[in-house]
Amino acid sequence: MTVVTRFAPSPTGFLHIGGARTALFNWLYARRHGGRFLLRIEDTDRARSTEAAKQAILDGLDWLGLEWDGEPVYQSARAERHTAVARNLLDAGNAYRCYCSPEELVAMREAARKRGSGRLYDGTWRDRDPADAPKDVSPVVRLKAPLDGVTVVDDAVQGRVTVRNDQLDDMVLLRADGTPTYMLSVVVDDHDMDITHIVRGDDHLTNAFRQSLIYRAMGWAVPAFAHIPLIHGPDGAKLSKRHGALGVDAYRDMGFPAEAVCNYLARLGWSHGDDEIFSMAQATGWFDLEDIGKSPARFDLAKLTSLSAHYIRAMADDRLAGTVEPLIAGRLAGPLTDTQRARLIAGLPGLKERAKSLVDLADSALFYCRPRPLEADAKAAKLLDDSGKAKLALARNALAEVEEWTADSTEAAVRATADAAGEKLGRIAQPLRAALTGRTVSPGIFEVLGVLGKPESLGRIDDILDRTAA
RNA sequence: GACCCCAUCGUCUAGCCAGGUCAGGACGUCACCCUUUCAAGGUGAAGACACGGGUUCGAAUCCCGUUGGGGUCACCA
Repeated sequence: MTVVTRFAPSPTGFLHIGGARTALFNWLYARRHGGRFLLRIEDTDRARSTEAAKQAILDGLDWLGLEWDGEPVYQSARAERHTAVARNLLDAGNAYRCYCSPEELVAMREAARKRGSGRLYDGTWRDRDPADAPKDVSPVVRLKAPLDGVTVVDDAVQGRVTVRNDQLDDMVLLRADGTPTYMLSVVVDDHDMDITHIVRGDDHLTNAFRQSLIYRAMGWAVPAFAHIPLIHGPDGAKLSKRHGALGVDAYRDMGFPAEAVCNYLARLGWSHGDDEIFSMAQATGWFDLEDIGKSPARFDLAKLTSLSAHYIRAMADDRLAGTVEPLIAGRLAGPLTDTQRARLIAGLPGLKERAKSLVDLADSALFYCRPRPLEADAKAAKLLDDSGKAKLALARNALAEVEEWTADSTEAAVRATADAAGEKLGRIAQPLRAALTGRTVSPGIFEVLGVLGKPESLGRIDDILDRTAA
């Protein structure tokens, strides 16, 4: 049997981080078994579905590298098939028309709650003579669900879950206007798409009971279920807008590499022993529904950040340059010149070692690309007081003598000067850093010197020294 | 309220199913080392089996209960 999984978002918002993980698990499972991973857009709520949201979801999946097989299925396009199934059920006596008014339903629900019953609809029209039907009311179609016994879902994550059938009432299949409900559509689509494994958030666990009732009524094979725990916010409550960034696009905008987000998400709720850092190719080789935890996990930005830093450090310079260049151009309000780009690439080894995110990286790389004279930030300016400038002058003299300009040769020159002057290297290096970068924090100062080159380096130093002279 | 699910360091988790480990790792935190700043790296530290009963020679592991958390209860998806 070929494994077929699906991700079925409704396009009412952006690709939520929890949805992204659900998609990832489905993708991983399908890839692990050489199966197919399908995408279905559940756009039957026309009022809330938007084209922009659909596109955002597709973009999000694309960014994460979760390629789906074939064309996306649009649930709204399949309404006729859904109603046909409902008619089937009706003809077979497995469903019936219900003429209750919304008011009656509300009263029923309240009464049921009051007596602590789980069955919210009392089955009024279940066995009532259709001849009693009021002429002016268009009915809904309800499933004739079993009254007693139990329904069992053997969930790959949650284990065997049993619910008494008296807790399950006769759900609506077709609304009064004849449109199918979600509960019907999902089942029909999953069946028609030959889905073998339904991996989704455990907020759907109770739906699984109702849905398996529809499968049975139709005589269809029930697919395997795997209900994965939801992701919670740092406060332990369901992840929501209150917790800040929601869509994967927000994490992309924060400068987290896609592989860091995938790695983090994969590790959230799923484990392969003590493995923490792994590629999706590795995860594909390891993934199993059995290894998904049963308890909800909290979203931890600190850990994502640490993964992000790891992947940035590991990234090849040319690829990294390509992703940060637009960010830098944005900050510079113009495209990079060849010189700026060359400095950026040369400076990347020292820069990426320190970056937590791509945004971070762009900010810290800025000084390489800024034209002279540099503006020093407050802390750097403080280092460039009279005493600092004296040290800077010392360094300038030493550097001016350097012929073969490299990180090593400039270091040798500055160290020699420091020794001769009886100064600790740091006393000279910090003013130098302030002059060269405009900041107190940067990659190794000799690396900076090497990247900048002699004329630019001396120029930046002179910008500071001359300013005082004047 | 009813039904369902869950419960190991602050967080993510390994270990649980097939009882016997100093309960392991990672992130974070702290200290030290390295050091031209900041990172990275290295070393080390603090830090958990929710509680109560069983079963057993022995329980994080099996059973029951309590407490706590979460989810679902629509002619939404």
